[in-house]
Parts: sequence; structure tokens; C-alpha cells
Amino acid sequence: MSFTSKSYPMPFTRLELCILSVVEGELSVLLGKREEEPAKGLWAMPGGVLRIDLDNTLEEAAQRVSEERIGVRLPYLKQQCAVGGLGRDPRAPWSLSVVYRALIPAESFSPKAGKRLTHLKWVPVVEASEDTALAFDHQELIAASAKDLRNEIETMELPFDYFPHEFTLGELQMGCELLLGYSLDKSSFRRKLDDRKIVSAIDGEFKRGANRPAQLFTRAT
Amino acid sequence: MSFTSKSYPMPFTRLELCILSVVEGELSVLLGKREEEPAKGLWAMPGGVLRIDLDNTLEEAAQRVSEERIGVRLPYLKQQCAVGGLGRDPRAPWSLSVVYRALIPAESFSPKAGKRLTHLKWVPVVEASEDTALAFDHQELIAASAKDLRNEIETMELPFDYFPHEFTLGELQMGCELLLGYSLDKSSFRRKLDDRKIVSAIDGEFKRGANRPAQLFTRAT
DNA sequence: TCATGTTAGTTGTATGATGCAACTAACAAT
DNA sequence: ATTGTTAGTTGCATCATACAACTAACATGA
Repeated sequence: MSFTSKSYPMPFTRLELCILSVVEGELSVLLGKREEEPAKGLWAMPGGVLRIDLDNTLEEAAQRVSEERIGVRLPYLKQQCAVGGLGRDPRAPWSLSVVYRALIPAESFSPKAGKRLTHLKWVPVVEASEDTALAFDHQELIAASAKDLRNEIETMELPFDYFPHEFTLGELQMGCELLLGYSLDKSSFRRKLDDRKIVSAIDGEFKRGANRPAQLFTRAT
Repeated sequence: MSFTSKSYPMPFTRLELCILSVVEGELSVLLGKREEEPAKGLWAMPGGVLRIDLDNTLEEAAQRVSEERIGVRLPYLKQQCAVGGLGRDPRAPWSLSVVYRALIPAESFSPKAGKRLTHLKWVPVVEASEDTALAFDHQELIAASAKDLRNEIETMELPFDYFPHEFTLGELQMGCELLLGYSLDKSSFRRKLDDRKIVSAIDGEFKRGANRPAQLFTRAT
């Protein structure tokens, strides 16, 4: 005996990747030029179809799409939202996209424009958030992603999978400042890290350079 | 000519509703006893299959499912998350659920247990968040929903669609306190409402009772 | 009529978080 | 030894918050 009574048509299900990084000092998003319809010739976030024969979870699907489209594994990956509706995407009557937000060091990115996407480029989020010429609803999705990321940093929910494993407090602060787009107060920043036990010093490990050595830290366990 | 190259099988897509309310002074979630497999006999959040022939958007789908399952339209409705993966639900190999979080006045709810769900009951979230006997992954979903709701209230992102259209500041504060599960300071609460221009007084309108009349307010436009 | 109880709404104040700037510390380079 | 640079700390003014006490405005009932 079977549990299934009826079978309904299911939506065309995709993953969209809002890949963020700091490029030339500015928080930017990775966009590609679409080679095919729909929205041919327009700039869009990388994305791909969910493959239930290949992906075990939504997050794995996002990683697979990333590797296929731009050849990069995403160290920091967070679900942003799901959008779905009738007529969103001309490829199918009803489509659903699960949007993931990622943060990668732009240097670790080797521009392998894959199939369907050429001319990959980083666009400052301030531009992309106002660019009504982006494909689909990507403009709003990028704006919301950047806002949510910055909100997390302001509440000291730091994306340690994006930062190097070991860092000095100066480097950590600089990293946050670049993501936020404004500078932070040194003493406040350190007080918060300390009070909330966010990082822990690596005993006896210092970064040495042309001046006073800096204590190395890691994320607290 | 057609744009579609191939067609892939799509996931079994559902909506799950985390319907919250204050019942007997406690934040509670609405659960129903499952009448059919899978998870037959277990308590679960109401949910239903996405119907691309009936629903124009995900949010509309959530409203339809609510009306079908429990006969109630949800005044405050927010997307919580999407969960998907292989083997989550025995009805299909690969299933995806978009979880919506709702907040309704429990009084406005007339317990019409619909098909597939009987014995509807309100369960305090403190219990449900620890009940490992709930169907599927509903335990964690409820815990996360309640936490996110309370976070919103703490940052004064108030669910005005849940509150009555007009209210006194005392009523508003009491409502927040019930949702949060602890009491707030009157002067702080009012200062925040004032500073951030969250509410506006209805000129000349008061709630009169057995003591000093209270100014009526609405959400600021 | 006037004291009482109750809720509305405000004010004073101590405490704590934050932002700013000045300070000391430790190194390399000269 | 002096200088320049970054690391790390400290003092202090300012602002937000929590707590409590206060005044205000009604109904009620002696």
C-alpha cells in the first residue's frame, strides 16, 4: 500500500548565489552576464537548478552550483531567503529560488566563467542595489543580503569562516570595517570581543613585522 | 524554438506553518495530531503541499494552507526558512519545505481541525522546543521561530498586524511582555517608541475605564 | 464631598555601554 | 639613541538603559 494519494506538479526549483567580497576596499557582489534566455545579456547572480539526484541538502546544492558555475567552494554560506511565484522565470510557469549568501576572499577566486555565464565581474553593492537593469529580482535580493550581512557584523556575529583561521585584532577589525563600509572604534571593538568571549588568544603566538608584534587570535570555541 | 534544454525532477515542495500565540499567558504553538503516514499519531505543525495551480506566491500558498487546514487567515506572516534534503519526508525521495511563522490572537482561532489533522492544541513553546517526539524536524523549527520572533520584539520590530489596530501603550507593552515571557521597563519602552517614532497618538482618542483615561495609539505610518 | 484605589504618564538618578582621544609598549630602521 | 609605526590600554565625556519615585486623572464608595 502507498501513502501517496495524488501527485501535484512541483515548481521549477533553483538556487541563487549572492556571493559577496571586498574588492578594492568595497563590498561587492559577483555577477555574470547571462548567455542564454531568459534575461539574455543582463547581469545576474550565479545560480542553477536544484538536482535532487546530485544534492543531498539545499546547502550542498548551493555548493555544487557554485563549483559548477564559478569553480569555487564557498567557505561562509548562509541561507538568505526563498522566493517563489507564478511567472517569475519564463523557463517554467512557477519557479522557486532559494537564495544563499556567501562571503569569500576575492583573491581566492579564480574567474572560471562556466557554462551559461561569461564576463564575471565584481560590482560594488551600492551600485548593484540601485541597478534596476539586473536580471529578475536580483537587485532587491542583493540589497537585502548586504543589509543582513552588515547587521550580523554590527551585532558581532562575525563570519569567521570568511576570515583567516588566525588573525590579529587589528586585522579582524579592518576586515569588519571593510565589510561594513565605515570605521570602528578600537577600544569598543575589543571590549565587545572580550566581554562576549568571541575570540581567544593563541598563547605565545605573535605576528611579527616592522613594529610591535601583535597577538594572534582564533575564534573562541 | 524553446529555451528549455532538459527537464529535471523537482522536489516535493511543502509549506509548514509555525503558528504562534499567547495562550494562558504563555507563548504557544499550534500543533495537530497527524492522522496519516508519515509520522502518523505524532504531533506536528500544520502544513500542506504547494499547489502551483492555486498559489501565486509562496506567501499566498501559506495562507491557503492555513485556511484549508485550520480555517484561519494569518494576519502576521513571515518567512522563517527553507529546509530541504534527501529522505526528509517518506512521501517523496527529496522534499523541500518553506517554513512560515505566524502570530495570531488565540481567541480569533476557531478550532476547525481539517483533513489530515485532528486534535489541534496549543503547546507552550518551552515544551515544544524540548519535545523530541514531534514529527520530522519540527522541534528545531519551532525553537528557531520563537527565538527569531522574540529577537524582533527585543529590537522593537513589533508585529503590528498581530496587535489590534488601536491600542494604549500599556496594552502594547503588555502584549510584548507576554510574547517575550518577561516584563519590560515602562519608561524605556516608551522612550524607544518615541525616539524611533514607532507609534503615533490618535488625537483626542482615549480608552476610558475605571481610572485615568489612556491615550490611544496606532502604528506610525 | 472627599478620601481611596487604580492605572496613565513623567521625572530623577544610578548604572552601564559607547565613542573619542590620549597614552604607554614594542618592535625595525636609521 | 632617535624616529616612525602599529599594538594595546586607559581615562573620560556622552548617551542609553533600568529602577524607582513621582504626579495626573479617572471611578468608586463612604
